[in-house]
Amino acid sequence: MVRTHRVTIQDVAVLSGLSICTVSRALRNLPNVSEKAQRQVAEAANKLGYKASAAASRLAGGSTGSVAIIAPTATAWFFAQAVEAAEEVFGDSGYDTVLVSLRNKTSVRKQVFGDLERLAQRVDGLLLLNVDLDPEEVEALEASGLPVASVGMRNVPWDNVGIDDEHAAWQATQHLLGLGHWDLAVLSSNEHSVATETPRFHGFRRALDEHHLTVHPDLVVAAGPSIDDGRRAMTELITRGARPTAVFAHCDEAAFGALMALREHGLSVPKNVSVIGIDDHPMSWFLGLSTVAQPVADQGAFAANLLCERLLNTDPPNPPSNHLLDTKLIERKTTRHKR
Amino acid sequence: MVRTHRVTIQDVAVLSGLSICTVSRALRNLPNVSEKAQRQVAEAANKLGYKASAAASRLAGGSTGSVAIIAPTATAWFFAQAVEAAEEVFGDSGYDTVLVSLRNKTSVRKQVFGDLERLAQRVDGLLLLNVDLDPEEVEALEASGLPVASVGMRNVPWDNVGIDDEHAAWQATQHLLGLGHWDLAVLSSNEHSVATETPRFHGFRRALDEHHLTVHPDLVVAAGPSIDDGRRAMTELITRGARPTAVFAHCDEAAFGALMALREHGLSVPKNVSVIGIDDHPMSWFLGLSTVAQPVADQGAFAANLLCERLLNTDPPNPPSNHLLDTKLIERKTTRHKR
DNA sequence: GACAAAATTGTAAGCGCTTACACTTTTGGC
DNA sequence: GCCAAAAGTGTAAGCGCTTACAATTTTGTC
Repeated sequence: MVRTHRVTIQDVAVLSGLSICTVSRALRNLPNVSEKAQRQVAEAANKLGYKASAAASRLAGGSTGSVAIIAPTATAWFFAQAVEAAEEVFGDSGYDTVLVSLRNKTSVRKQVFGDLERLAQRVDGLLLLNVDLDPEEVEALEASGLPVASVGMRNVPWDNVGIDDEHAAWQATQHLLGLGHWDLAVLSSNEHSVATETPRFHGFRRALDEHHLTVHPDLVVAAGPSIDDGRRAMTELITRGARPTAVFAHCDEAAFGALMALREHGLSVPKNVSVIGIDDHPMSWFLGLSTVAQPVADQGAFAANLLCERLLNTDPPNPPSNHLLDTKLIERKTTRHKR
Repeated sequence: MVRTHRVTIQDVAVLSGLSICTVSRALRNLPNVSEKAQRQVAEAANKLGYKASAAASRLAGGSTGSVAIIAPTATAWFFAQAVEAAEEVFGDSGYDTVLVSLRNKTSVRKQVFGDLERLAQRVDGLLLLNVDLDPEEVEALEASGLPVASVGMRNVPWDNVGIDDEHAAWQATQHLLGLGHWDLAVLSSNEHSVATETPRFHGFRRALDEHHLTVHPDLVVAAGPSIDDGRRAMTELITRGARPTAVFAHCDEAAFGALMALREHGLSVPKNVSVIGIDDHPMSWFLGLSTVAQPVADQGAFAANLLCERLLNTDPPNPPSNHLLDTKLIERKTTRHKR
C-alpha cells in the first residue's frame, strides 16, 4: 500500500462528509460537535490513518505535540532517571520530548532562558528538573505563557514535585551529629546550578544550629552532582588541611567521589571519616554508603503527569500544586560513631 | 522592548528592500543570491533578531530544526553520556534534540519504527545509539528518507561511530584466558536490544575458540546495561549452580551487578572469581574493576557531528563512513590468575 | 554594441491546519 | 405552533515559510 500523498484533514473531511472545520474541532474534542459528527470523523480518521501535521497545526495556532525537559545536566544519575521516567509519560500521552541540558554552563542557560520565545514556538510545555532559577528567569517563564511543571524546585508558580530537601539534608546531618560528629564537612554547591542544593545546605545548617554548632566555612566545598566533582571537592578539602570527622554530600555520586578521595589519601571510612549522601543510588548499597533515599523516577513521572494534565485540561486552571514525596534515612557502613 | 508581533520573513524583506523569496534563499545560503543581497539580508535579519518559524518552515517543505536521538534506554551510563555529548553538538548547530528511549520495550520499538513517517515529519535527522536493528527496520529507515547516523552499529548504510566491539570483548576474554581461566561465564544479551552485545558475544566466543574452548550454554546469561540486570543475571547463574572462575560482563554496570551478586553469595573477587567489564565507568577505578576502556562521549559527539554535516551539506552525498575508536584493556583488581 | 546565456530577483501558489464569523438547524418555553 | 436562544456546521482568511516559474538584470562573446 503505497500512499503518494499525505493524508490531510481534507481527506478526512471528504470521507466523513463534513467540513474541514468540523473535522478539526471533532479531532480536538472541542465543544459544539454533535455526537454523530464526532463518530463519523473518528471513523474516517481512523480508516485513513490520519495524523495531524504538527507543523501545520502549530503554524495555525495549535499545539506542537512536544514538550521540553530542561535539566542542569543530563548525565548525572538523578537526571537520567528522571528524564527517562518523564519521557515515558510524555510519550504515552503522545508528546515528543525535547531534551535541553544546561550542561552547567551559564552561556547555555542564558541562551535558553533569554529566548524562551523560541522554545514557546516549538513546544507546548516545559518540565524543569532541579533548575535553580533566579527571579528574572521565573518571570520570563511566566511571560512566555508556556505551561510549566518542575521537579525539585521551591516557591515556584507552577506544579512542582520533589522531596523535602531541607529535611532530607537535616536527616543526613542529624544522623552524623547523633553519632557524635561535630566537625562536619559539606559537599554542596555555591554555584546555584542545581536547585536542590540550597535547601539541602539549609537543612545541614539547621541541624547544626540545633546542636549549637556552626558551619565552618573551611569545611564547605562546592561539588556538582557527579563522582568526579565529589572526588575533586573532597581532595581539595583534604589538601587544604581540613580534617572533618564526617562528610555530608548533597548526593550519592558526590559521596562516591568523596569515598574515592578519602581512600586515595589514606583515610579510612568509617574509621577515620564518616560519609553520607542523598539518593540511594544503585551503587550505594554495594558500597555500604549511608544515605537518604528518595524516589527519583517517581518524581519525574509525577511531574510529567501534572504537566500533561495542564496541557490537556482546557477549562479550570487549578492553582499550582506542590507535592513532596517521602525520604528515608538508610544507615549503612560509611557512618559510624565517633571514637 | 515589547514586541507585539513576531518578526517574520516579511519584516526582514521590507527592511532589506528585497523580496521574501530572496530573503528566504539568502537565509538558507542557497545559490543565486548576490553577495550584496546576502549582506543586506543578514544585516536586516540580525537587526530584527529574526528567527525563522520552524513550523512554517517545515510546513512549506523546509527543515524542522530538530533531530531525534533513539536509544534502547536513556538511563544507562553509556547512553546518558552519549546523549548529552550529542545533544551538545546538536544544540551548537542550532538543532533541538528529541529524545526517544525505546525502554527495551518491543511495543515502543514497533511504534517508533513502524511509523517513521511521523518522525520524518518532525525531525530532520536521526541519531541511533546502539539500536540493534533488524533488516526491515533498516529498510524502513532508508525508505523514510531521513538522514541517519549511529553509534555502535554494524553494517549499516549510513555513518557510524563505535569501537571494535568484537575486539574489545576479545581483549577482555583474552585477558581472562591469559590468567588461566577456562570456566568463563558471560553476562550478555539474547534479546538483541542493544546492538553492541552481539559482536561482544562473538568476540568472547572467538577468544575461546582460539584456546580451543567452547562457550558453555549454562554459563551464558542475559543482562541489559544496568546494575540491577547484572546482579540478577549473576544471581541466576549462581543459583543455577554454575561456578565459573571468571565472568565477562558486556558492560561495567552489569559487572558491578555481578560483583554485588558474588558478594551476596559469599564468593570473593578475585579470589574465587575474576570479573571484567567494558566501559571504564567512573566507578570502575574505585571498585578496582578490570575493564576495557572506551571513549563514550566522543562517540556520541562524533556521530552527532557526522549527522550535522549530512544535514548541512547539500551537494555531495559522500558514501557512508564507519569510524572505530580505540579501546584499551585496563587491568585492575577484579581479575587475577587462577590458583 | 547586439544578443543569447547566465545570474539574480520577484510573483504567487500553496503546505495543512485553526479560528472568527456567518449561517443553518435544533431545542424549549409558552 | 411560534420564536428566540442554543447548538451545530460551513466559509474563508490567514499562520510564516518554500518554491516553481516568470521577470529582470548582468555577463560574455563575436
